[in-house]
Amino acid sequence: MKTLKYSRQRESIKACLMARHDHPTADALYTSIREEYPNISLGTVYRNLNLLVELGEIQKLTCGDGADHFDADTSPHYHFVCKSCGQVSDMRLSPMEEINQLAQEHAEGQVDSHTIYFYGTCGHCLRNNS
Amino acid sequence: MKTLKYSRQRESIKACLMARHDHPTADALYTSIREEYPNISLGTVYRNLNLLVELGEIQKLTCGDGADHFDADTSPHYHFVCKSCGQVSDMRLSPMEEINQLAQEHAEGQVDSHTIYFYGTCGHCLRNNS
DNA sequence: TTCTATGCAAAATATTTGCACAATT
DNA sequence: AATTGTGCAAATATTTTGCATAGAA
Repeated sequence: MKTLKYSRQRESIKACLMARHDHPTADALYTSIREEYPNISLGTVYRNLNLLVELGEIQKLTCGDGADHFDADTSPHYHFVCKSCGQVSDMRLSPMEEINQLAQEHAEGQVDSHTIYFYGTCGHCLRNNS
Repeated sequence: MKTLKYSRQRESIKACLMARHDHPTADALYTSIREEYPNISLGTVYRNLNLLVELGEIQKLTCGDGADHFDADTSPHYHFVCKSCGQVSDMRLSPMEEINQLAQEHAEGQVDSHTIYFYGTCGHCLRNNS
């Protein structure tokens, strides 16, 4: 059986993710963490992010821009993705648990969960661009 | 200005995608198409899939399993992803256009669209696995 | 001491792209 | 003839992994 041992790198990764309200990619987080731990490797960041996801302590977001993003908030909520700047942000929209049941009625299998991504242009880009 | 020229490879890619009910990855589609065009290259498949997405003739699905999937059905609909076998299938669930408005009320930017992925275990895996 | 975690580099995946040549208009 | 598309291979981008060593229990 495999036990979990403490590592300050893992603590730092989780602390850093909790402190940010954007939803950084592994590489963006790696850049942040190097300020405190200049020798940390990208592999370690990936390994710990995956571990934290498995432990249910953080969440992985796949919003379609190529790289996965990470979110320290594991409570059910939805995300907004700006098609102009790529920024990923939280939506203040109450979780619609009932749509799992709705989906279940039309499904042959077992529906456990769902994700929703909203796409559009963020306030900042609306003002500055086009 | 760039004009679009006919190519039988592109026709074959679109025809092949329309004929399938699963939602293949670029590589899976490449394997299918090689039966008819053994010399087609994976790069050509990617180039044409991206082109067809830009033209709005097909849709790209990013369901979180690493590779993008493609869907010839561009009408608004949702997808189910089996966490056991990875199969991606269409949901028979009427599109909830109203949730864009709902999201808009809580957003600082402009909300244009949304995607929903349901996750769980498909009927086939429920019967065979664990 | 006994595992687990790390750093590093190489490998594995997925996707894009430069270029010479082929196909379309 | 002019321009776009293709095949091939190399390049990118993202993520994973093998291995020797460092760190935790």
